Amino acid sequence: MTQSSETKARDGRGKRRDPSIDQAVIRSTQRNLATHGYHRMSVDNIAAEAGTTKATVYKRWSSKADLATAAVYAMIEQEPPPDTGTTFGDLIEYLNILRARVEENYGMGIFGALLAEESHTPELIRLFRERILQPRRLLMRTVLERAAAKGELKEDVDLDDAVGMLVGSYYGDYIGGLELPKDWAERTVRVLWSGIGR
Amino acid sequence: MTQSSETKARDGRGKRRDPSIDQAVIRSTQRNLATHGYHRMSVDNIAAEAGTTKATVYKRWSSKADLATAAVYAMIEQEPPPDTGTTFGDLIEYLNILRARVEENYGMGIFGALLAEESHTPELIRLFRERILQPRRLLMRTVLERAAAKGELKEDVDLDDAVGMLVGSYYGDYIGGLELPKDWAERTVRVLWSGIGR
Amino acid sequence: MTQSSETKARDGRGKRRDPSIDQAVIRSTQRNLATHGYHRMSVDNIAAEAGTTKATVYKRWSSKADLATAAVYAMIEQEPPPDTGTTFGDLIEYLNILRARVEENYGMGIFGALLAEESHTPELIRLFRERILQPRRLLMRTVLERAAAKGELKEDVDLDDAVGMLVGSYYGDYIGGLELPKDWAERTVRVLWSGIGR
Amino acid sequence: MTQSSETKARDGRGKRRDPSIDQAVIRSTQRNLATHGYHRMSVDNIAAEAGTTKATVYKRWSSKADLATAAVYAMIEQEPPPDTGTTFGDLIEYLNILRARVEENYGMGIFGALLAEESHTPELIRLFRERILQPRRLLMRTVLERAAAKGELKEDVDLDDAVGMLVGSYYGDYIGGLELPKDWAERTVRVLWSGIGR
DNA sequence: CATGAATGAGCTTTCATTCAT
DNA sequence: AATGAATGAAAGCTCATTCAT
Repeated sequence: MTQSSETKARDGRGKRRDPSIDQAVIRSTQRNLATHGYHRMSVDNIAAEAGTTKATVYKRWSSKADLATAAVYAMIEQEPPPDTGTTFGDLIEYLNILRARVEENYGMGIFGALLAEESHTPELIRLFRERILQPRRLLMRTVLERAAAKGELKEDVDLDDAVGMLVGSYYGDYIGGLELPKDWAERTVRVLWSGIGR
Repeated sequence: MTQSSETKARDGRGKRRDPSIDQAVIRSTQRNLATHGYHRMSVDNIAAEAGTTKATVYKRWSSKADLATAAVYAMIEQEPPPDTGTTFGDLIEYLNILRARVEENYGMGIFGALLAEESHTPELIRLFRERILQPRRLLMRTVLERAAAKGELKEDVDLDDAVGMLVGSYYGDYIGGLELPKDWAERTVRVLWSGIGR
Repeated sequence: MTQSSETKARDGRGKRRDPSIDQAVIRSTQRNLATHGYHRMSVDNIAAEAGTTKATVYKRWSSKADLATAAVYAMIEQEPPPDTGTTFGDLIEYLNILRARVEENYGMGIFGALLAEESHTPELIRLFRERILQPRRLLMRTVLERAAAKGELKEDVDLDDAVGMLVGSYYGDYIGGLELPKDWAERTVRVLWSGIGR
Repeated sequence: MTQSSETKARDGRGKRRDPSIDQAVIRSTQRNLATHGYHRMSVDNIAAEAGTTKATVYKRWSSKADLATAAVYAMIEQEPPPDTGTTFGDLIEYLNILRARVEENYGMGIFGALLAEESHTPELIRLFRERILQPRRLLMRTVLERAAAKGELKEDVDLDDAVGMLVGSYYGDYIGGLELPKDWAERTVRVLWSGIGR
């Protein structure tokens, strides 16, 4: 798929490919994807922003779609599971991490871009789910599994349901355009933990 | 902003504009917005799909952005609060309605389109939140308020937090690309109601 | 295939399409095809030469290939069979006409362009043969058929073989880059008529 | 014009250039010229096909035009005159050879390419005529001269006229897109030999 | 009012050619 | 000498928007 320097064999002959260009281009692509969307982002702009030219970009990635794919592919999130000592604390910690990750990555602009592009380039959103969203869920699930193993959870709770409510709570609020308070994570975990019914 | 038929069609002088064209164009715009995204949707296609021409569209809406805005504006969701007899039932019912509304409106494609367009035309997503997302939350909140009045809820529960978890649960699962089971709404409500902690 | 004004239905509504543009574009295309070849000819240049813009050209012909096809299609040659009174004279007359036609149509540049493009857009040369080359052969054959009917020809002569030698003689000399003398047609016919063997 | 190995490889100092590359590049160029035309053939493709790189090609030929020129230059046809015992037989034999040469060299694609390129790089077609077409005519003329010396031909026949009809017959049929029968050469020679008039 | 034509700007992609190793 | 990278200049095509009928 991608043919960037990572996959291109080099044996010392010829001019070296400047690896900083790869990075700069990928970053610029991510930013453009998030802030302008796939269609509005132009290879020309990306190249200029990365200090190179269109043709050079095309030398490394075969098409605009390939470039975007590489940009999404490079987004992988690898986070160690939080370990604060208590399940409650871990859940809060990770919700805050999730929130920080989203905010430092141009909000959900990229997701919007990919969603809007789904009918035309479905590969993009598939990759995004695989590289970003699934790992996030998995991490949260890991925390809950540890809690279950320690007997802290109710017997019949489906962990994935619970994960869905925690991360979904964030995405839902984001989509709704809500401003989250400082203690949002804590309040959210508390609600889920104790339930709302009397 | 918009100068569509709503503002113009009121005065009775001169040849009336065909209101069916207005409707057809708006609908086509909504569909194109959802399935192709803002940038990929072309005024030409929309006009053709609505059985008219570009210039006619421009006579009614001053620009592509104006047209899109009108399309989003026309999306308002007005649903009576569910009334199944029990709070539990009402919550499930409304989650299922929410799910149905999303599914029958081209998934969340339109949201993606607007999100991707946020930096360029922020008005669009603002409107969408106001006309679609806020009413959904409000409805869910109404149900919870009734329950609180009947004393069915814990004292210290913040209703908006709870609303966020219920609707967010759906959006989060959608974003994650999950296939939801038939009894998804029921399970979700049950988890929130009782909590997960022992 | 072509969607130029010839095939587009008009019912009086809307702005009239300027028909002179069609003509100017087609002519410019023929000239560019002949002098620069298919690949080197650019829609931009053609449009400019015809006093219009690329987009207008694309409104009338859906692609560069479609435009080239239309240009070739418009080349049809319709010539009445010559009638000088004698078969000998008719043959000479038509060879001279053939020569004139080629010379006034940018030599064989167009044929070269189409031949070079054969692997990529075979339709073009097919059309050229059908609209230009076959009619030429047919006309020459008509002359020979009249001669045969009058009993002027040897019994066993295959008329198509003879046609091939006459028109081929011109094409072959052209390809070879020869400068043809004034009396070329006469000499050619004479050789074919009497043969070379003693 | 060309600075290919023919002019450079003679001095014995320094590291020798690999002559097999020269050959491979020239051959690939000929093939690309014939099948894709001058403009569509890319130096990159040619280099790749020859197992080397663009820059290496540019080291040997100063430009694309220079390369193409060298490729045409290398095309010379050197055929001994046929010798079947009879003039009739020799003519037939050589027509069949001509036909075979054309067919085994990608038809007349290369001629089309050069013709299409005439206005831009006239040198190419000039060379082609000199190296390929003239030798073919000359060979045919040689056969006819022998016949004339043996007194087999009519007194007043211009040999070049006759040559033009024989080779032109082939080119003309090719251009016209005709499928030639097995005995085409024989029939053609017979017509020319005896003439068509009674 | 409604229609169809015209256009200017922009975008993706390709390629001959030059550089640096 | 040979390789691979970098680049500037097109070219095909699309589209929002404006005109003319």
